[in-house]
Amino acid sequence: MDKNLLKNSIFFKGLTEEEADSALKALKTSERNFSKGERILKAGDKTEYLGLIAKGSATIESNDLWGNRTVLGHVEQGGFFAETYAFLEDEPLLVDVVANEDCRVVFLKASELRHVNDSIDTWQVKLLSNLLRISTGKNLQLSEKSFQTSPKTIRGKVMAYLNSLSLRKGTSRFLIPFDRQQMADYLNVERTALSKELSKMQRDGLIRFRGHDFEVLYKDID
Amino acid sequence: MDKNLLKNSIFFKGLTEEEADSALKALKTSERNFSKGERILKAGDKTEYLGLIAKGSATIESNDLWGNRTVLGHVEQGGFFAETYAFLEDEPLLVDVVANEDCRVVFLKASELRHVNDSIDTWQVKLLSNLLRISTGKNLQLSEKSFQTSPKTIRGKVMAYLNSLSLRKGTSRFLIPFDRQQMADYLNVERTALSKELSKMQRDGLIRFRGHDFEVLYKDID
DNA sequence: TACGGTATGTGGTTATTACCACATTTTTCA
DNA sequence: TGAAAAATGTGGTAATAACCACATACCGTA
Repeated sequence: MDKNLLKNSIFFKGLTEEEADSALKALKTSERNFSKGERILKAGDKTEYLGLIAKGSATIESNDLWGNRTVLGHVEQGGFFAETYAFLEDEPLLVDVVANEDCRVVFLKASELRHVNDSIDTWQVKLLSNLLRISTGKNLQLSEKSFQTSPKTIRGKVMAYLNSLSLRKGTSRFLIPFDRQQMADYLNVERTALSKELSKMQRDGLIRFRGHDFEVLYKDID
Repeated sequence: MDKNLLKNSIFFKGLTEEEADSALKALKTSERNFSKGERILKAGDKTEYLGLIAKGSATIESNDLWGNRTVLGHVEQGGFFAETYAFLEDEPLLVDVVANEDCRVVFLKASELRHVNDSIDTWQVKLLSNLLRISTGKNLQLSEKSFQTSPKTIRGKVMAYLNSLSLRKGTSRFLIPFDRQQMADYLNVERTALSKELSKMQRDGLIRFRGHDFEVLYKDID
């Protein structure tokens, strides 16, 4: 296993070599590969493990009994998932985690951090702090998603989504991590309706796109 | 100020008396009253303070330039808010926090917990752990909101919302924390359309309601 | 209890979206 | 490279929600 990847991750940030080694030992890390489309974690399960996407990417989604899918988010290489469930006791997953492409995933037994006792090590404190940073970061992402899905028209949602991405990437042209179906399921709209609206927005000169490649065309202000 | 309220809160859970006293001193707590409708925190601001609703309740919302409001959530007595922004550095608030009724709010300088150094106290570790519990809890709430707003019809959203509340409260009859406008802004629908759909659902025998008092009428399965 | 203000509900119309069937384009891989 | 499969786009129609105007109910308080 690639220990350096782990040691350079945001979860291990600030740990000394010695601390990192102690942590690695205690967290009983394991590794597994998943192929595209495979389910990494499934809703209803409980987990004590924090996941790290060592290679590839994954989507966080929920699939109800009637086949409706909701995409909650997307985890890229170097990103973590299931931190909420790994830390909280007895919380069954509300979501599936699905490999968006072939993936290598590292699992870390973060349940070790659930309880603090009197003789806590410095590496535990640092991991706790880093985990809090990961969790609050996810919070911002979920809030953002809320704002992107709150407009009442498809056009409004698309603009909120693309503006937000453009802002984060610092450029008006960028690749989105979703295909059309995933994008629709993320924005809570129907795929073909989304396709139609995207075409219309392109005709109206608001955006340009081809596949995952999008460009926001900012209008001059009068 | 009511120190006991604080000491009994989930943020101080597990601290000894001595630890709690040290913590209280370091966190520079302050207190302020807000009257109904008043804005406790405003989007764009930065804050180092974690908020505790000592009395009353508040809504977390966002108001855009065109007067569209999105309600992200609701904080009851004993609940915390702004933990994300207090812990993360330089993150401007994406939301407003608004008093839903007359409120007493305690502010805690949680930015003290941002950085871990070598000589960290046990109370700091415990607060960190508790803050992580608060943050992951918020995460679950935000995920839940996503599921409640993802259905494509108003009826679907209302059912998802009420079922979720019913499950959490463990009873089919309960009070919702929102008025109609807030409920509409939470579910991302238009108020009068929501009113119409609620009436229709009542006629269809799915629910009963009056004001904030709702009852879900579970149908027999054939 | 009467008043004004606020909250909630209803009717009607238009705009938007979901849904279905299918065309077209792109990707995969034998 | 060519065939099959997957992804994306388009047209048409019915369902649904937004929007506006206004009626009714509810609430605090003078």
